[in-house]
Amino acid sequence: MSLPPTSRDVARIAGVSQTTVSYVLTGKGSISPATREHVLQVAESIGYRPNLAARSMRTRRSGRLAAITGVAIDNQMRMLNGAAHVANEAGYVMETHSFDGTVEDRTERVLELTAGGQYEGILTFVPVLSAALSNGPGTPPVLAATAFDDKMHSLGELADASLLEVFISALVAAGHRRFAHVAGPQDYASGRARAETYLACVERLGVESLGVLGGEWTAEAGRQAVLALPDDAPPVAVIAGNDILAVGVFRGAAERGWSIPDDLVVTGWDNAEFGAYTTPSLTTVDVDFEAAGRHAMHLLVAALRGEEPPPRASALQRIVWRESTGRAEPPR
Amino acid sequence: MSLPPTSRDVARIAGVSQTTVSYVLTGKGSISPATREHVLQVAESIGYRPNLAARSMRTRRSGRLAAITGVAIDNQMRMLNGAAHVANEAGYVMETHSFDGTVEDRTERVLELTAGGQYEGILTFVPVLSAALSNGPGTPPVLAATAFDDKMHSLGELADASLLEVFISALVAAGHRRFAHVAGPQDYASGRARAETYLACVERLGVESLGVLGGEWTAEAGRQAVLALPDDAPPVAVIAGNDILAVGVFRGAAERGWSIPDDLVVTGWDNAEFGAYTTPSLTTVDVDFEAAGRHAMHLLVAALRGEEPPPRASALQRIVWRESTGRAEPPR
DNA sequence: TGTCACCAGTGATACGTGTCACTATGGTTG
DNA sequence: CAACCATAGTGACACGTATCACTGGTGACA
Repeated sequence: MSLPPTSRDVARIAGVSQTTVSYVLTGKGSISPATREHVLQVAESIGYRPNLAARSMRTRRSGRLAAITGVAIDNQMRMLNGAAHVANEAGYVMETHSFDGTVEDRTERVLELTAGGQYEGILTFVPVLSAALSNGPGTPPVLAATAFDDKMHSLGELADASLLEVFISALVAAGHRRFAHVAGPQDYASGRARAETYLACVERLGVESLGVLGGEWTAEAGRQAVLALPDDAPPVAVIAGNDILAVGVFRGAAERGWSIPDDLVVTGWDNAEFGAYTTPSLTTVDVDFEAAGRHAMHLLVAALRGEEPPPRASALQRIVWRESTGRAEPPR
Repeated sequence: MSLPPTSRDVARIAGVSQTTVSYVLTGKGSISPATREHVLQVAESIGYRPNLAARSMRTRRSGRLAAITGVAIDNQMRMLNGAAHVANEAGYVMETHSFDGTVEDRTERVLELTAGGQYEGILTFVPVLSAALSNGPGTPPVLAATAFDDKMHSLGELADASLLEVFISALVAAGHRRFAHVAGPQDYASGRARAETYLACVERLGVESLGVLGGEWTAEAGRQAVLALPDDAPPVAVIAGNDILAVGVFRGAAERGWSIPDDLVVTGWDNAEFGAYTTPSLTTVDVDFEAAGRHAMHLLVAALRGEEPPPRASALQRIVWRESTGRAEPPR
């Protein structure tokens, strides 16, 4: 097992200097087409690939961006894909680091990443302390792509719960007077925003609320929430924090013999694939996670280039009316 | 904006040589406790962190492993987390690269990764051509955590479709005589293995088969498969390639007025969370993706250390009988 | 013909680290 | 006292690349 070929090997075989090889590969110097072609051919023939560590050391540019994510959340994959796409377009390689543990643990690991000198920018999709965002001398910028606390930097598109008002308004217009919210965890910005919007909205419209139930992003929490409703709850409109909670609501309703949408109407959030195929199909909010990921990475790239940040992407969210809300339609 | 401190800066301030700083940090030379303490304190005070690119260039060891993944597949996040955990335990940092495009594209990018000299090992969860696995001189090992073609290296736990025989046998024992398979894409090892096992099994048991339908991991494909069945198909047992296909089958059945499990019995695969909460709930195969990810990374780490690969993890898969198969139970 | 500009390519150097070979010092042993 | 050894630390160098400063050659133009 020999060592991988270097640019010097290419130079020696091609009969030119290592400098020439470097200029050919970076396309920077002035090199004649004939020489360029020849060098490229030699490089190809011996399977030469630049050593990126050496290149990075020399240029102080790694061409690499880091994306920080946490435990398994399906939607994050889509965001990551969107972000990776933009990064590639901008000439960067994006790598994903999955950090578990407490906020402090994650913050420490992000700091290690910034100081390691391997990344030109870092985008985090999970909460970190603001200490990780205040960049020291010579450290790469760290951008948080999710809102999580008032004290922390945020973008916030994904936590926007304004469409929940549209749900409730449309259902009220369709005659519904009694509501319940099956919420996600309140330490998630999105879960908290939806619960707060729900409470403000039922208050403002003066309709009855059976309270905020749930508290986890699980189907079982949705099921339990329905099982906990009083027997005379129907007809009631159940606003679920996301689609997996909603499918639990479906199950709970079936167990109690309640029909959807006659006894219960149900809304979800996220537009998970299965929601379009349940019976009844699930009214929900389509969230363009990929676009959100793209937008976040656009912000990071703009920051790296010192450009003006692109305008906030609009219409990341869109209501999809389906059978679980009966004939309730959006106001026209 | 000044440059980040180097080991020379630490040495200068501490009044020692750069060599001494290096020995302190790597713990290799013979350094007196007093000097060691002093150097560490200086390094801490000026916020020194080793430049990993330079270290990697010198040692030819990066301490980094790459995991290759594709588009959004929920289960991959779990596998990645399992793999990352094992990598960290073994003293490595695992980074995830998400590669889209054709198999050729992915293969090319994997080759770039191997040749870049930044990774000591690569684990891919998506199909690549065997060209990426045959490592050249000095390139890191590439391990495919999924079987996809006879010509390619494979692990294959996840592609194990033997439990599909249990499904069919149990359903035959319960009186079913007519079957259909709604398959996943055949360039996925798991999709192909399930289709092949299905065909072999109906052949062996001498039961009627309405064929292999589907071809994508989407709910719509499942729905279309049911819509394509002949009117006199029921009673029929539908073996779906995974849970999202199965939920499409549910929908298709509802649209045709077929009842589950009376007219159709349905099985899925993967034990997605929603499957336990649909009505009827979905019989499926629980797959321990996290354990699969751990096992795959164990294999890579063992290969890197030149150790014997660990024994194949057992019981990664387990059938979960639910309502969609009626009273069909496993043979005792 | 002399001068200037430009092209194609080269030599040398620096990036920050780890490690080999070496030195100075002090202590132990015969 | 001489010989030897372990300890603590240093100087020099190499890893592979990009880039600055430079050279020799060629053609254009006055």
